[in-house]
Amino acid sequence: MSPEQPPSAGYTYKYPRPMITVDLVLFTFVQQELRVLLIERGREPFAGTWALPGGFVEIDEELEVAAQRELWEETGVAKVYLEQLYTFGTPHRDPRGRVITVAYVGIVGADETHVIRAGDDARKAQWYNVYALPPLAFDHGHIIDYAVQRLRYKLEYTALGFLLLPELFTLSELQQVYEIVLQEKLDKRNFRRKVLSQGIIEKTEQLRYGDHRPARLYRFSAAAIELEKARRRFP
Amino acid sequence: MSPEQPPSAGYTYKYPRPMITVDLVLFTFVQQELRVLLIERGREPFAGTWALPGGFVEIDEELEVAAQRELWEETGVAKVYLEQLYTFGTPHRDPRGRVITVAYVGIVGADETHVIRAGDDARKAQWYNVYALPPLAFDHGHIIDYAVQRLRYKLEYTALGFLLLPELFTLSELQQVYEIVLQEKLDKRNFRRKVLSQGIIEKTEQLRYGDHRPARLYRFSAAAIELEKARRRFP
DNA sequence: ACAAAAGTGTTGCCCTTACACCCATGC
DNA sequence: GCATGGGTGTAAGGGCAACACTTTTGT
Repeated sequence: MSPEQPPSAGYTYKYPRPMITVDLVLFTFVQQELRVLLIERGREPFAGTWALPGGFVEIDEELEVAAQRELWEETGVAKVYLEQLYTFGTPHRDPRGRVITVAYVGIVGADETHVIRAGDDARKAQWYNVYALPPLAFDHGHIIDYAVQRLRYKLEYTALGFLLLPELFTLSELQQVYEIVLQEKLDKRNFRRKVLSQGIIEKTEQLRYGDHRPARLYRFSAAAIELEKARRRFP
Repeated sequence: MSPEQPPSAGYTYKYPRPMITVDLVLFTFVQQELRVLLIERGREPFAGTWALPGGFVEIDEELEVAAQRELWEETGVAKVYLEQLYTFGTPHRDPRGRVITVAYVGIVGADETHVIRAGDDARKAQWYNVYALPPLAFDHGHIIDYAVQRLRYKLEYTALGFLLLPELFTLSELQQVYEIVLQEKLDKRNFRRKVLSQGIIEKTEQLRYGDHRPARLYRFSAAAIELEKARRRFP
């Protein structure tokens, strides 16, 4: 139906075809902020503007593989847990022509966020506070809004908030994650009872020493986490 | 970046591009069965095999508009409430080459299901019991499984099950919808209390006469339904 | 009159919420 | 010793699940 010529001649099709990209909204939580990973574009269109990592899907490449590849090439982040978010395809969302993008959301633990580097056609890569974003290329602001909604939804119904934190964390830190993502204040005692009752995080023997009384550190049990992810709330 | 030639010459691009389709999973509930709308394909590949309605997205066409158009062309069903389901893009899911499909789910009231007709490259159009499907083209079986999960999820958390029924329905019919979609038996009294407490369906003065004691008919309040849809559970 | 589906309330339990004080450390 | 965040229990109320019998019609 659609013969594909050797690259020298280009590829000719009977009907026009859109281009397909993937874009990624990666979240983490550092210094009391919910942050999202952005790159500064090195090329037109929107050269010099901040944007989500992402790029064109190759012709024989699984969508999620394309997402992981772009993430690696542009930011040096590897092997993240991703979930498909939504496909945005409004005509003229991209000045280059018809570009349909499949957006993914991912969550990175705060202890893996230092590995970022800029690469490929990304001039810089940087984590930004979700509530203080720079002007963004394309409809990426809209995509991020949508991803934040999804993240909120996820945290409301699961105990997966710790995915945003480093391996060891205190319950107060975890509560902060929930308060900042959900944008509401939570009761300390109820919060603790609830997350502990889920049985997905466990006490360690370690304490964190800081300005005041030391806080007990917790970690999550890898087994429980897989279970929890498995019964995803929005299949 | 990608000049588009006049149709006579075809369209030539520097890099190969996938094709983009939309596919639709339309549900309804008739004769105690959860049914999905299928067409029999009129062309290769899979000519003569049952498949979801759907087809290629035009170059300047909004995705959801493409979905509504294909639905209309192939089955005569118009203006249905649709929700984007998921984008399936595994290479070789379509023998014609790389085809990425954006799947939509929709729900049709049982009183609108008679309007279907076959059209375009669909030889027939027919409603099939979801739990007794014929062999399906492409990965459409998989897409339907996914859509059923989503429907289940939706009914678990909302009172929107009546969208599958005709305008007037009895509470027993509504309960059947839930029992058959969720595949579990429900308690009559608890079920009634719950759906009535949601305030989204209302009593009418009419009764349905049948083999036994007549049953009161209910309808949904259009206002409430919009509210309920608005706070979609999986944004 | 009988078969079959429609319709109707109450109770116990659990989960959620609201709420206030002592504890351990750094300075 | 005091300021600061860490840590803990209890009581009341609301929502959910379990449960059985009466009513109304057709035949």
